[in-house]
Amino acid sequence: MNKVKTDPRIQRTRKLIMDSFMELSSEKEFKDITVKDITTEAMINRATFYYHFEDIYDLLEKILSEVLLVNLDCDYYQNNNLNEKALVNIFIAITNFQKSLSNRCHRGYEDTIARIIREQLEIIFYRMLLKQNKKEEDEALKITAVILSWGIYGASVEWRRNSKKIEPEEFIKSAIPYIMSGVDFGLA
Amino acid sequence: MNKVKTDPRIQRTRKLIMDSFMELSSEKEFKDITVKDITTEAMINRATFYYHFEDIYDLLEKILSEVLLVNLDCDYYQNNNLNEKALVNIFIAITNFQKSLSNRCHRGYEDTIARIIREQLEIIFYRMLLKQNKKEEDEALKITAVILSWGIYGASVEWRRNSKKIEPEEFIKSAIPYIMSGVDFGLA
DNA sequence: TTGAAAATGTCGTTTATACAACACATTGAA
DNA sequence: TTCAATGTGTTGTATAAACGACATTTTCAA
Repeated sequence: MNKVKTDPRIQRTRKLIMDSFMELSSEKEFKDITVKDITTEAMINRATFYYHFEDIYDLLEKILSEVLLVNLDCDYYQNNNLNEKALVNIFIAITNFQKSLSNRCHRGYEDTIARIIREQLEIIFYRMLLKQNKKEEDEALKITAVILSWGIYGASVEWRRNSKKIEPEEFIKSAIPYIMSGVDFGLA
Repeated sequence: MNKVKTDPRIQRTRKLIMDSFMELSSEKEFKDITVKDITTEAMINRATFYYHFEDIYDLLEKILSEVLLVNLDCDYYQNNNLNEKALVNIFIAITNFQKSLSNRCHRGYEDTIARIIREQLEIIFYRMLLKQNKKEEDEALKITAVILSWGIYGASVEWRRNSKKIEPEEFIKSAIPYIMSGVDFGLA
């Protein structure tokens, strides 16, 4: 998609930092991880960290976004319509993502993670809506994306709360008819 | 020993290059490995390779030296005398090293490898001899180191030629009395 | 044998990283 | 409280690495 030629040094260093953070995450909680810890693990200078990330929260955000995007298979959604199949896939991706997160220790940062997931969802929904609608309705599309992102994320929270008794696919499918008609309505 | 603070970038890059070379070595022969192959595998610029090594032979030499030195447990020999035990250990290290090499494909470069091993041996023997003798005999010590290095290396070749029927330890021990008296003689 | 493609080795310029030093905030124990 | 230790975020300077270009050399198929 993007013809970006990022400096290999940047790719390498970002990967080093992210991998080190993931490694540390599996050892201790987020609140106990310092920038020094990360840079020591990554064998880079501390100042270099700040060259790439604003602070440790910025790093967390970017890592989560990236991991989530991998789960969401970005390309797929950028080229497809927002239909039942897409919604189901997205929901499954989110629940998978949350399963993989629950292994790592991010206690106390659920809110941050929630916000990041929701923001990513919003972006994806908005893109898909833009593709199949006129640009004049821009504001309406944005709002629709917001509502959908909150809604779908909320559903994943509810699914977790129910101790994951039902499979994600089944869980979301039961609600989709209502969502879809809402979407149709919103887009006139 | 050395209080060297090498720039971490240098350590990283050297390791990247060496690891990439090792990786490629297990895939194809030395003669088919180009500098471009290595730098591509290491994800560094080709010019950077020449910043660290003169050419691909220089890399080979340094890698072999390093691997050999690890096998030889440098520190140990730098702090001990050249006695039967040391000679046996060194011989075992060499045969171990050669076993590990035979897995990788360095066909056609046995001569180079042989020279590198012998040169390393010479350095080690010379250091050990220096430690237990007067400096006035410098030239004599150098020559002794040369003879010992060729001799021990030759023994390892002979050991390989004999299809490795005997254990290295046993093999070298049978000859040590003659070597040691030779050493004693040489050092008056 | 020849000529095109690939590999080698070098150079100058730009950019990313190392490092030390700094002011400031937070923490925790005396 | 106070003070010492630890973490944060920034800055200036030195240096390693990226990159593109170049002249040679090597390779190898036509």
